[in-house]
Amino acid sequence: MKPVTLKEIAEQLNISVTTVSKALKDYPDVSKKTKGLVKELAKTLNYKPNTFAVNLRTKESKTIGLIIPVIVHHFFSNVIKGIISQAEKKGYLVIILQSNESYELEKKQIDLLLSQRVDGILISLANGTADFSHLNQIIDQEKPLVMFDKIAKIVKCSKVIIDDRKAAYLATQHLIDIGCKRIAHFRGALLPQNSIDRFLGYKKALLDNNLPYDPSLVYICECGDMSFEEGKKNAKQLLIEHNDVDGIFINTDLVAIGAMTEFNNQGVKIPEDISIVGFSNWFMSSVISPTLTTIDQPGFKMGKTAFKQLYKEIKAIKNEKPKPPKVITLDTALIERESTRK
Amino acid sequence: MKPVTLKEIAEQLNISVTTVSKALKDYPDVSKKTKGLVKELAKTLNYKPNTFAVNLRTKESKTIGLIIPVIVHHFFSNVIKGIISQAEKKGYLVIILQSNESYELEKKQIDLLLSQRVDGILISLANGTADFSHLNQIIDQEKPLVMFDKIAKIVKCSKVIIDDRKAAYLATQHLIDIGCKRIAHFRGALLPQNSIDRFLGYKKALLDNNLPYDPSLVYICECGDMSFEEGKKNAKQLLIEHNDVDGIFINTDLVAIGAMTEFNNQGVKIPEDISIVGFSNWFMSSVISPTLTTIDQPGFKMGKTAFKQLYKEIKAIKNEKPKPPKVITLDTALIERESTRK
DNA sequence: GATTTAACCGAAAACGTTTTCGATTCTTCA
DNA sequence: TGAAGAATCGAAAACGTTTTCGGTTAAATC
Repeated sequence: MKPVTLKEIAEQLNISVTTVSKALKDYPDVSKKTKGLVKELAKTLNYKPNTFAVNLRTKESKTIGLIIPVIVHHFFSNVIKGIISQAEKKGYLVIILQSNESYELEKKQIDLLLSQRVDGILISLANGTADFSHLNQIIDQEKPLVMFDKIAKIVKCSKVIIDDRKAAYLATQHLIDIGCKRIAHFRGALLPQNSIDRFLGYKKALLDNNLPYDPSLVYICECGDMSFEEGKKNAKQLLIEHNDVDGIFINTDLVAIGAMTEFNNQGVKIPEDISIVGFSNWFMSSVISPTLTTIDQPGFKMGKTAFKQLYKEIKAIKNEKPKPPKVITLDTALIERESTRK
Repeated sequence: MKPVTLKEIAEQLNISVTTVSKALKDYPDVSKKTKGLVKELAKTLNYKPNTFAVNLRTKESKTIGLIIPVIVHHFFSNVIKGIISQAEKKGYLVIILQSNESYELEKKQIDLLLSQRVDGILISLANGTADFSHLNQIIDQEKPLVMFDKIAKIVKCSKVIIDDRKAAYLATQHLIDIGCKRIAHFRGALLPQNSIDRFLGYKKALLDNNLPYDPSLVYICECGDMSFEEGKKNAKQLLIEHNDVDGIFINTDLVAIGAMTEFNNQGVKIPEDISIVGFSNWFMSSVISPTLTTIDQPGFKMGKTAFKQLYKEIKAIKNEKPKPPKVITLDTALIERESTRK
């Protein structure tokens, strides 16, 4: 059961491989008649071009790489869905790798993708990534690179993000608007830009409203696989250390849900005793009790947009007209639910 | 910035391409000295073998294809995670496609993967798949194929599943054990084997316990993107048509959660008025209120196992010792939670 | 010193495709 | 009728690697 090649079609029709190739690709210098014959035979023999050979010849694989910190994650799996849906439209395949929030793995995986010679790379950084030489390596090879969500400002490539700072400001302002006076923040890991920005948005909202910023009210969580547990842990800690807190802005919904679970267990009423705003709008947030106020983060759209940008850059480089990096900011919105409904 | 090739290394060292290639792959007929020189230069030049050429020569791509009905789905994203974690260990990359529960798309995607010449294919069938010629096409080409979760019994390939019938029996028996007398079932779509098996398990449990089987108590949902809504809709319908039902076994957690939401809205108490058992053990089920009794379905393990099996078959075919198909059944367990705690 | 053996290296073919460029045939028109 | 032009085709090189097999040199053996 050897796969059919151009050669076999050529031999059966007593013409050259060249002509067969050209006929199948509708070159103008092949007669209608031969084109017909070739295409017919190709169909009956179920000819499929050998991608390996095509890739070698054309130097492109119509494949892109995607590195993502975690897969089992409402936001990220929506991003994946957005990416592959868009990629499919353009005839691209997507190789997915999970960095597990590890810088070392991320580095290895980029090496892997580069040696695999994908046409471009999409990445959302691991929490642990502080050094960016592995990313610059991609750019040095003139391979398109687009970062999304968890980005590094310093790297010179296109980015698709939301305005985390503004969104966090909005979330915090909402807590203030409903009357919270002492607002805590469960922030993400220290390095990622988005958790920094969300923290800054929180802080700025406090100060703009003449509320004191108290660093001891800021709790850190890594937001890895253990997000839920971290939320519980931080909530427990908060109740011990600061029983006067009446609102919390939490870096991500899963952590918020962990915290809510702990509060429920301890009989702390939401939103009466403590109001909570999460981040990301996980589906779960709309079905738990009380439902969780949160910031909508458009994962599917972000994936789509990121691929579109990558695609443009792939085309641009192919035509030897590389484009300057572009930063695309998507809209977000506050979703008000029961956890802040006093 | 052309990528480095064997030829360039060869020229710089004044040796042949052959020797360079062999040196890098530690052939015994290359002297230690030249091996040293070659490897060193390869490293300083940052040589990466051109995968396109290697693939063409070796006829394998170290890449597998994965077709899955939906990505944004707790169970399936766990499967994906399992697959790529295991694939990475063996040096394989995974191309992921989403069939969107569409037979047509599934067919196209298989064509795509075959023409991409992946080394093997993993698939969980779409709800709409009733014809299997596209799957047999894979087998005819002697490409390893492993199905998981949503399988077709008739196709002669390896499968990784759980014992859906037994698990459903267990779930239903549990409802009976806690005293339910009139138990409804929200089943999945008509075609997929697993929803058939779960239905059969439900039915058998009823009959074994001398409870009448009433077809009007079986509601269908497609379990696609709208699972949650379908759960709500079916719950609403059930309340209208059968207000004597005191237990429901529901095909999947997301549908169950939709139903619970509807019951909550209508003031129907769970588990007092109606006890509910779901299926799959989505994370969500442990944080909603009341927490949902369900069947644990080991997605991560299923992914790992499916890849392992595929890998074995890839190796076997390579050594021209193809193995007969194997059906692997993974364990499940009933997770008792509040939705059945009377 | 001659012969065998081992150690080391390289030429060349092959994988299947794409594309350039030259060759051939067929039209067309003066 | 002859030449120019159009239409059609194919030879060959190229992409970068792997592997077979034969060749050369050096070491070992008698």
